[in-house]
Amino acid sequence: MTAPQPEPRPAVPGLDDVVEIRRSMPQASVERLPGYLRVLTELSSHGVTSASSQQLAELAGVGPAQLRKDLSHLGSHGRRGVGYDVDTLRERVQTALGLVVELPVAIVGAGNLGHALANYSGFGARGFTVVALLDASPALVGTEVAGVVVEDVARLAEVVRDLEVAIVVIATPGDQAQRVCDVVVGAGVREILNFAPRALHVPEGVELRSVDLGSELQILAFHSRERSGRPQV
Amino acid sequence: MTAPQPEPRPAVPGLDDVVEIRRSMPQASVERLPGYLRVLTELSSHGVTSASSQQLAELAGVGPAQLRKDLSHLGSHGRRGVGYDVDTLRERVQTALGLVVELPVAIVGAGNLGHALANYSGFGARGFTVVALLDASPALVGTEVAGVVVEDVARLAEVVRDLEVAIVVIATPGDQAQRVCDVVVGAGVREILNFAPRALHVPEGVELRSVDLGSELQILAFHSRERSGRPQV
DNA sequence: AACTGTGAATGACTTCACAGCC
DNA sequence: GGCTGTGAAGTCATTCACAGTT
Repeated sequence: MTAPQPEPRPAVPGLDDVVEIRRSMPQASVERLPGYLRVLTELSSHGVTSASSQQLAELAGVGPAQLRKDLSHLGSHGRRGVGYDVDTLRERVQTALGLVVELPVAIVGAGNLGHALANYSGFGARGFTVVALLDASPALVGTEVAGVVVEDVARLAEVVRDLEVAIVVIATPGDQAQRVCDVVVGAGVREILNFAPRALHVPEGVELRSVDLGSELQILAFHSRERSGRPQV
Repeated sequence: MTAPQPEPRPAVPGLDDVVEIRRSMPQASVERLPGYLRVLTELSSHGVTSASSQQLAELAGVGPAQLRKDLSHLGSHGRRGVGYDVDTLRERVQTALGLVVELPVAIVGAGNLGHALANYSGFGARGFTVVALLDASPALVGTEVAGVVVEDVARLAEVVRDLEVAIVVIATPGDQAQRVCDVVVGAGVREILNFAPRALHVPEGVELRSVDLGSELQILAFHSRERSGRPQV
């Protein structure tokens, strides 16, 4: 569940390739930051002010060396011999993740999943606001879900621009996903989260993440079989 | 969203380490198989009988070389100069994923998400049957959702054993997830899909995959900021 | 001529192990 | 003594490029 595109991150064609200013973080590290943030927020809310990489790693479910290296990409924020200041680090990670302001999210597809996502309280608690919910079904358009009136998907581009949507969640049936995706990209959105069971194609520069519930179960099924079944053919 | 455990797959301590019998597939390849299966099923239903790695890869959103290498782990099934037989390959991938029989799935947590998952039609279509739905709330226990009566979560171990559940989906609030997980593992289940926003700990030999909606959005937010925001600090 | 299957090359990520600091 | 930050080593994954097959 990741960007499935075979885009081999193009080398920077900059003039001055001597000085590498882009101190970019490895994708794998980025994907662990939300986990660290969760742990730090939890500790903070319990009044814990300091923690070692050992402790944080245990809670986040990773190795201590990995956590330290991940955090080192954000700069030095721990104190040798002591550990990390929980609140300072939390704020640092939060900033790195761009969660200083609430980001407006639109959900396309108000079926089972879209409905559940709109009601999911975790969004608000984690820095996002669902500002729009859209669907193609006339029966749903106009109804209110989670405090938001469902709009016609035909108004998608308009809504995205008017509300300055930063991230679009696609929760439509598979056969409509690519069409919706194209409209969304056309409207200028560059962060898309796809729940439809299809591989979507996006132009370079657009970040796409896909989560497919069926696939997750199938991956588990593979391991289940690997154990009890015969060792392939 | 992957197994977050820092378990460094222990080297086989076998007596005869000369002959490596375990021709196991790389985890990364396993994670792409469901995508290939989806593409093959779709082509098959459209009456397409043959396809090249080029075509399949395009549809699956990966590179052709990667697809060929992934498939090579299942043995040779393509024909040089020609391509792959869609139906043969589909069956082969399906078998590798252990989808020869319908696998019984239990969902713990009948809130927004659990509800949506139970109603998600994709499960049945992909080789799984939701045989049980459990919740802690007395208001929900006894009600019927998606043709299944909601059971009390206290009966979890019992239900898992009686119905021979192969995979458990955890869709509870975060603070109950680890407790539920422990019970599930205790009941003998070795494949768990977690949607609760927590890092769960499982003993070796249990396969755990975690999907956290909030984290997915935060990862997108990181890239959003990377673009428009200042280049860190 | 077209296309697969795969060793070899490259690249990415993780873990180790230890110097440096508190 | 305890713990971070990080180069170096090790592991795993992707891509290349071509020999082999139809």
